[in-house]
Amino acid sequence: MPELPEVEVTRLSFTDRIAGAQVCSVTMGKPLRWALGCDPAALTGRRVLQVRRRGKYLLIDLSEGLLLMHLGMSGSVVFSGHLPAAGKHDHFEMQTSRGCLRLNDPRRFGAVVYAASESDPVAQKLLGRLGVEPLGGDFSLSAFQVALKSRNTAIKQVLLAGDIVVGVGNIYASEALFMAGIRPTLSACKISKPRAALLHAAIVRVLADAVAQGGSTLRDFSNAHGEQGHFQLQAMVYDRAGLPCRRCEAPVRRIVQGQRSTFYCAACQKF
DNA sequence: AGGGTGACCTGTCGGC
DNA sequence: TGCCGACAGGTCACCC
Repeated sequence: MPELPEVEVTRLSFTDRIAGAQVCSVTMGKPLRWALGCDPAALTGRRVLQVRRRGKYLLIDLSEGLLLMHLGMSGSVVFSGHLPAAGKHDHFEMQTSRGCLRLNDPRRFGAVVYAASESDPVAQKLLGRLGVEPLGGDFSLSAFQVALKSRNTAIKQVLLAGDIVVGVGNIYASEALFMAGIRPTLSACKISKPRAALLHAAIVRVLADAVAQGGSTLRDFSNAHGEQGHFQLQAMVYDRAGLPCRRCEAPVRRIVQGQRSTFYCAACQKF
């Protein structure tokens, strides 16, 4: 479920409430993608300072060290003063003085990893290769145009790779390419500078819109209050194979790139 | 180094 | 009803 907007919506929904809390206990369920990397009991007594985001990672700053949380494909977070007993897919739980933070992740592609600091090799292994933040001030158009020129791969897959710009996953890659009128199969290095400028703007707009809509809830995403997102209702092409394009009525096409579905309108996306 | 592929894991849905 | 394959929001280790 989680691309940048869902992760950001999650962060916004609990960072203010958990900030300042003291960790009472940490409990792990089944193994996630990576081990926590420390004794859960060692976290007891530390304070939660704030929750930041880098790409699709939540960074939970503690008074000493930090937790890097990734939601994988199916993860979601709840934070509440009163939660029912942990279920079979609850694999991380942190009791604090202000409530309980819980990660539910049926597929367990997600992870929670402890690092002593953001520059710690443990953290750098996960964060070190990430591209720029699309919603920060660092997402430079000219650098984006230059970076695309160095890649001889379909633009859809370049966006998903996340090493040029982070946070664009399978939904928003299709949506941004639609918005920019670019064929998802076009090699990144063949995109003209003006088209790349349209794509740059489309990425920012689609991600910001999605955050404003509370993210996309395809099956089960919800923020830390349990509220669902609504962006999926305004998706132009994602998950609309065979349905009429919302702009021109031509049927939306579905293709497979890198074993992932891509949706596009052949009439609206000709470049 | 960039690009392609399989792997990880569980649940759901459609077809027969 | 049951079984089976396809598919699902991500990313990494591994080949060439």
